[in-house]
Amino acid sequence: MRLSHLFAPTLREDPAEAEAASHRLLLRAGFIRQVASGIYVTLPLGLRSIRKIERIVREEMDASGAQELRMPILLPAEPWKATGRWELYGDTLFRLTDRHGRELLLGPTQEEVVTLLVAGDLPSYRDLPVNLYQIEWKYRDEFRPRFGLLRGREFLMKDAYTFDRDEDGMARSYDAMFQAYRRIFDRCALSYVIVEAEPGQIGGGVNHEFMARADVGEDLFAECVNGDYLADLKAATPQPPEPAARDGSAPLEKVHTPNAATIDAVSTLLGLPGKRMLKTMLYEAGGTTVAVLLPGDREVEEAKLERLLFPAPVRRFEDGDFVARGFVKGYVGPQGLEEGVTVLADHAVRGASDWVTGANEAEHHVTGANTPRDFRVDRYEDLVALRDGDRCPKCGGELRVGRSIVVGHIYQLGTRYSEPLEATFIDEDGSQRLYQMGSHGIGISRVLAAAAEQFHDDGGLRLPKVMAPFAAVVIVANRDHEGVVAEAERIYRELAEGGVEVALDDREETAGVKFADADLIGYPVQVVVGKRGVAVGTADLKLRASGERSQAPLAEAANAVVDLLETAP
RNA sequence: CGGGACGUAGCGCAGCUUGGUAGCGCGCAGCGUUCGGGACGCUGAGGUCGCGGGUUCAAGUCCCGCCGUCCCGACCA
Repeated sequence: MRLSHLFAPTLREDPAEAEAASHRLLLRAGFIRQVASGIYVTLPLGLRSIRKIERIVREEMDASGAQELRMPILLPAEPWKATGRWELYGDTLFRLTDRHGRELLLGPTQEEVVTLLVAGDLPSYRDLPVNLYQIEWKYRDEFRPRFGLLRGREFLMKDAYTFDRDEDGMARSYDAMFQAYRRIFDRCALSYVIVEAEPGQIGGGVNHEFMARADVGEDLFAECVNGDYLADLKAATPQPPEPAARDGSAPLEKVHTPNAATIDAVSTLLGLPGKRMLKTMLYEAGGTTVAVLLPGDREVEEAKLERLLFPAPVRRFEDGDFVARGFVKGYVGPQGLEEGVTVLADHAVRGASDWVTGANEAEHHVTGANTPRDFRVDRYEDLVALRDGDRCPKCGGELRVGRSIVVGHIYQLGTRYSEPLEATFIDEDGSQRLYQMGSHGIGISRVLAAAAEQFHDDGGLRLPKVMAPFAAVVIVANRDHEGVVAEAERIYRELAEGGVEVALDDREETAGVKFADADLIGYPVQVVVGKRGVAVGTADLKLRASGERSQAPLAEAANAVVDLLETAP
């Protein structure tokens, strides 16, 4: 490809709206352009990278026995109503109405379509298992599109759907996808972790997230410094702290605590650390009141609480609830809670004693609160939000909180979709059975953004060669020098004929501009042909990732590029 | 949807406080000089100042409404 003919508009300055490195650099390097919030044009360079990622994904999907098909983006509403997702997806769904008043949507994923497809055309156990996938654009009206390709309203996703006779089969299909995903992300050279994620309200099955490490990532995970524990932050269970050495014999005493409705204020007033306070959080869950007890310096992980109380909807008390139920906000304690209130305490509360907590009376707290003498605990559960420095449940080592971007998610669905859609096959014994399904996604466009987050420096992008738009660039440093042009053209031709994806920078720009653009776009290998080198019969090579430079005889330059590419990340 | 900020040439910005008829850098076009890390000179093109309304002799500037974009918060690839 001759850059003089390529639509690759690079920007000298950072676009004002781009905050994240990937967003900024993909714009500057001429990979994408914004059309509207969360909607982008993929320019030729960006598309080349996307295609390369697609190729890796296709190879590994095909190798794992999956078959590619293509499903529509524009979908009828009815199946979505049948599975409940028409309502569940809420405002995230792009809905539209056709001229006859029929309701349609733009597909955010394709479970409904593929389930009905398989039910109609693969009615026998003999047809199973089957794994169908596609790579297609997805539409979600995100409440907040962010960071360029990291969270768009339109994004490219590989989505695969597995159909099995039984749960064992589903688990085998799941495992095949698990292994394929590892190979895919390994080949993409991403630094990533695999975590078992919250089952969530929909489906409730086994699922794993493949998370690329990134500082701008929105998904948090906990990782043991000794490397033996890894979990989604919302699902992570820390080892409870050692109980404080107190005998729980302190008497219950009421103390006056004016203007101390927060843990911090009480802590300051009484000169005691926050962890000596017993925090009582009140929730409304399906008509009953739930009190959650935990040390004052900790927060409730509401996702854990929701899972515990599922399917009851969980809502934290609002001001009106306190008044209606006779509680004094800021001075709530667990003493004397009525029978109807469920009292849950985090494991961290077990064993500790002599708590300071609310007196259930304005401007007053109590000291020396102990269970079961002064308050009851119905159940001890894991309810704290994990934080940096907590102890690993496996080895007691320190846990670190990391940030990441979810680039892949695999899911055992069971009959979540086959049941409401009445998708059945005839089993060997003649009985009708529901398909056991799995759903497996990879955010292709997000992989590019995640890679850009991981692979860049002050000069620009340095994507791994498997997804850089070109493997190498031949830079014509002196475009009006016949010998230079001839040598550059020859090296370019040799490389192209040798199967190397190579670009020739033959633009009417100064050498400095070409060097800067080459770094910005991040060709893994740069070859500079200039009059200085041509005079002594050499070309200069540079490895983008390390900045390492070398020379090669002009006649050997193409081979040298191929060799250097071998070593490029 | 709440909270914060922004919207002036393709990009980055100044001008707004104190209304007087729009400017800088980059980029773009032409000519010349340059030519190995974002060259220099001269000339030039390019703007309904986000949109609508209002105040005023006069609005980019003041007031009201709307739209758009970005950042921070409950979702997901």
